[in-house]
Amino acid sequence: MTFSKILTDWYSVNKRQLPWRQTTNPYYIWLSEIILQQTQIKQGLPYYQDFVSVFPTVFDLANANEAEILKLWQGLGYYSRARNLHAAAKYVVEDLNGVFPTNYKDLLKLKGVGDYTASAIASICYNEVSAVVDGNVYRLLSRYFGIYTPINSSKGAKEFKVLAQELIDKKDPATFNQAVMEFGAIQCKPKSPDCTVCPFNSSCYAYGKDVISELPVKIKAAKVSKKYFNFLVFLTPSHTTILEQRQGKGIWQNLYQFPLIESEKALTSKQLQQELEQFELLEGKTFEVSLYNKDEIVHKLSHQHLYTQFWIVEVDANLAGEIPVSEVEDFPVPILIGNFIEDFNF
DNA sequence: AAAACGGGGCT
DNA sequence: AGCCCAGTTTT
Repeated sequence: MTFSKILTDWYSVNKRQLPWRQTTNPYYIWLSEIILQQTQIKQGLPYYQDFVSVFPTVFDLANANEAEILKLWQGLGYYSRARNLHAAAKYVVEDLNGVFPTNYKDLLKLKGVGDYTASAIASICYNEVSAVVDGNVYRLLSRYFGIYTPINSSKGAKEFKVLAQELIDKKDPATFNQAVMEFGAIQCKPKSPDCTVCPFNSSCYAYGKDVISELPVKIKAAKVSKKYFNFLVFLTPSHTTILEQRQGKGIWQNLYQFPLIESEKALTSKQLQQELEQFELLEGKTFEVSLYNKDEIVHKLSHQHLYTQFWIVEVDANLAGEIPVSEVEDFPVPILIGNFIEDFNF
């Protein structure tokens, strides 16, 4: 049996029932693929359902406000995906008359659609023979063929793409692509796969040499940095507070947060007090500060750890740009802020 | 080529 | 603590 045949036979028996497997409508496939980038199905599924429900067509998505889309995306992370989703929807509606590109090359022109996603959409929706290479594919192929090229190197990306393109079922690329990913997710798992029941075990390099845990090879990521975040939760007599939109380049772009003071290390009440003396917003006003969380909240991102303190700042007057506390929950915020809002319950 | 970009889950 | 996830974009 061919590699492809073994895989698709396994798939026909073991595949999960998922909503995006009931359609070949490119809007839904695209939506699911963007949501599932660097995201496990369990985490992405409820977001997919929400998006389909709130934005049933690409026109609905294109006509939405970015804040509305970010709010629905809240908690999923990698927020550039949501911003690019909106930009791509507008492009499809305004430049393509609402019709999605129908091939790999043109799909690549959509913001947020790279090699993997273009191949996924092109194969699933249009039966184009374009192999997907995601984390699952890297794992299966590196183990089965014994390939030690780092998967997160440009050499590795090319090598695995070529190999996958050789293996793909030219008659049914859609099924092959979904099968190889499902196989990686369920059978050829990262940790402790049960190779005794694997249909490839008689010819798998890694199983034969007992090097499953060594593959795939990955170049180590740089160490995570530490940052100290002090969020200022203002409260006025008229039950208002301040939220500001994050600008610029870094994390959480275009999301909202309480005014932030970043520091080299954890601030004491006295130090924060001093910082607030120079705060424009508070000029000539009386205020009182208290620390909300005694222990620092450590918010862990893939490349930095945020040591966070929330400071309650009670002010005796109104503030420029204030919003009613009842409206706080309407804004898209990082989950770190969202968890505080839920806990604090204004 | 390397770094940046989230948050959840598992070991 | 370290690794992984239906990756892409920016530097």
